[in-house]
Parts: sequence; structure tokens; C-alpha cells
Amino acid sequence: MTASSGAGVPGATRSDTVATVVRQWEAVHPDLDTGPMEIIGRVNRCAALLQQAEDAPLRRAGLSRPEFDLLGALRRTGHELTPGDLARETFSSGAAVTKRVKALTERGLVERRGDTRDRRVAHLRLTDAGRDLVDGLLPEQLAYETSVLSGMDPAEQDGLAVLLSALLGRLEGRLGAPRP
Amino acid sequence: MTASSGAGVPGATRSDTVATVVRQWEAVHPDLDTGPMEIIGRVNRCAALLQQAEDAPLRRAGLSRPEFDLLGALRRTGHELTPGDLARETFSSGAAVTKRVKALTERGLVERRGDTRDRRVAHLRLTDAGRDLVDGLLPEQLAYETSVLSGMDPAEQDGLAVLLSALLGRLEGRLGAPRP
DNA sequence: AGTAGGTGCTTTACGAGTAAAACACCTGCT
DNA sequence: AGCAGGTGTTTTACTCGTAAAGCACCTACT
Repeated sequence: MTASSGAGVPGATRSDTVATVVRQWEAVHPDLDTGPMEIIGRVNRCAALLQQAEDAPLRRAGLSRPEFDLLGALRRTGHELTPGDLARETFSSGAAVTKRVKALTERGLVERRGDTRDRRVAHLRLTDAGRDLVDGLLPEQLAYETSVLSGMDPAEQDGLAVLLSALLGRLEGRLGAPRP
Repeated sequence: MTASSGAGVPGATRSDTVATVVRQWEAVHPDLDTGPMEIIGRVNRCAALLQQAEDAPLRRAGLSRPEFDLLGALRRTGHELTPGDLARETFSSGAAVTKRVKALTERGLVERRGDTRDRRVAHLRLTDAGRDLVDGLLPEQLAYETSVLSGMDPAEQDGLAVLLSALLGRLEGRLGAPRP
């Protein structure tokens, strides 16, 4: 009665790994509504496969994905960011940002400048080399993403983007400040 | 011209973090087609938030998510699995499985039995305590997932499941055996 | 002015995953 | 039978992220 997708969707959406996992759970726990798994299991699995695939070109450039995210944040915002800004922007802990920034400055991709007013804070920006690296990598990433999505027609792509946005909106609203 | 979702979708899908990130990239690189980001960025972000949220009840039970995945694989298949099977089933490395199995057997959740034919392989199964733990946790997980999705009506949920399945099918087909 | 409390960042200690090597065992060829 | 090569699992050395403590600095109250 939980109004989920238990409905049926007759023979659709066969042949992905999540479908077989869901069927296994249904066999073992016929009483539970496995509808949500059809969505959330697939989101998780898609994300895992996408990251694995997209990491390859980055590693070729000697970057981890979190490092690329950090450089990307600096590039796309267009202005300097503090470590704290970067932590929020890349959804990672402050400590992780500290270490990544250290590694990236040593490699000459990022520069730091102390704030004159508040001597606790640092301002970070890309060096020319850092900017060039991001600008070289980004088209590669997008080309791969485009090729993955090329199997879906544009209407499906838009539909997927809209539905995911709805889901994400809900997640971000609900999880903005959870109780640990 | 790459037939992506660049079309427009006028004012739709505002107010999630991915939308603002995409707008930033568009401002810096107006030449690139950022359509794929609208999908793939959201998949990644949704997965990150979902995992973070779903980890909480697991940690309360003293389990990490990979550990729960391992126990879940044993539960849903209903029969014994070898470490290799588990590695494939949970998409993790053999070494990681070895360590997790060790920890879980020490906690009395998993039992191992040597193969009589081939003495290299072990067969693993849940203890009663392991089975009970999974069976107690699973409804919690599903209830949370149901509540997250409760904002979407059933038709949207089905649509999302179908579209994600199409994407996942493509990813699994393409990435079954990549070249490192 | 002096100080208590908060903020921004970094350091430390540790846990967890990985890749590569090591190990133990099986299989098929001669 | 004996051994070369393959497979299933574990071990080792290392990397990376995290939580919690630590440090330096700012701010606002008395």
C-alpha cells in the first residue's frame, strides 16, 4: 500500500545486475516492498560504474578524482576560494582538503595567498598549469559522458535529468542538516 | 550539436546543487556541451547523499556498508558463496573480501567451511545471528528509501527506474571488460 | 584592555581499501 | 609420474580519508 513502483512494469528493464538482485530479495522476503531498490540500487550502481570509468583518464593525468574535483571547483567558480570554501564545494572534510591542496601546490597546480585581514585563512587559485590541465581534461570527461548517454534519445535524457533533479532536490532538502 | 539535453527545459529543475555547478561551467566554457553533466552529476551526487544517509542505521548496528553488502549477498542468494563469488557479487577486490570475512567471522556473523574437493576454496554462509541481523536491518533500509521516494508519485518512480535501467544497461555492457 | 569563546585551518593517529606479490593448490601435457 | 602454468585466496606495503585534538587567530563582552 506504500504507493511504490511495486505495480509491475511487466517484462521491462531486464538484464541489468540490479534487477537480478532485486529478484533475489523478493524471493527471500516476499513480504517486503522492494520497489525503492529498483531506483536506489541503480543510482548507486550507475555512480560506481561511472566513477570507475571516468577515473581512468584522470589517473593518466596523475590526478585522483577528488583532486580533479578540487581543481574543477577553482576553475568553474572563476575566483579564489578558501580551504573551507573548497571543503563545502567538493563535499569533503577540511582535513582532506588540506592534504590535497598541499599535494597540488607542490605539483605547481595551485597557489596560495594569505589573507591580509584574517591571518587564519588562505586564498587558493589555479596556476596557469592547473588551469590548462583542467581545461584539457574537461572535454575528455564530457566526451566520455556523451558517448555513454548516446544510446538514449534526447527526450529520455531530459526526462532522466528532470527526474533525478527531483530526487536530488528531495535528498538535499532532507539531508541538509541531519542529526549525527 | 551533439543531440544532448542542451535543448532548454526552460525554468525547470532549479535549486539543486548540480544545476548551479553546471551553470558555472557553462559560463566558463560556453563552447562545451554540458548536457551530460545534468544527468551524470546528479547520479553521482544522489548516490553520495544516499550512501551517507543509509550508512547511519548500519553504523548503529556496528556495520560498514561494504560489510552489509557482503552479508546481504549471502542472505539474498540463499546458498553458500566462495570469497571469489562474494568479490564479484559485491564488486569489490578479493583482498577486501578476505579482510571483511575475517572481521565478520570473528563477530560470529559468518561461518567458513573448506571445500573437500579443492582445498584452496572456502565456502561461506551466514550464522543465525548474521541472518537475523540482515533481516532486522533490511526493513529499516527499505523504509528509509521509501520515505525518500515518497515525494515522487508512482508514475515518476517507475519512469526513473526504467530510465536508470537503460543507463545502467549501457554502462554494464560497455564496461564489462575495460582495458586498464 | 583583557579575556572567553568561536572560527578556520592543520596535524595526528588510525582504520580501511588497493595493487602486487606470495602462497597453496589444481590441471593438463609429456 | 612429474612439472609448467593457471586459479583461488591471503598477505604485504602503501595510500588516502577521517575523526578528534591542536593551533592560531579573531570577536565581543565586561
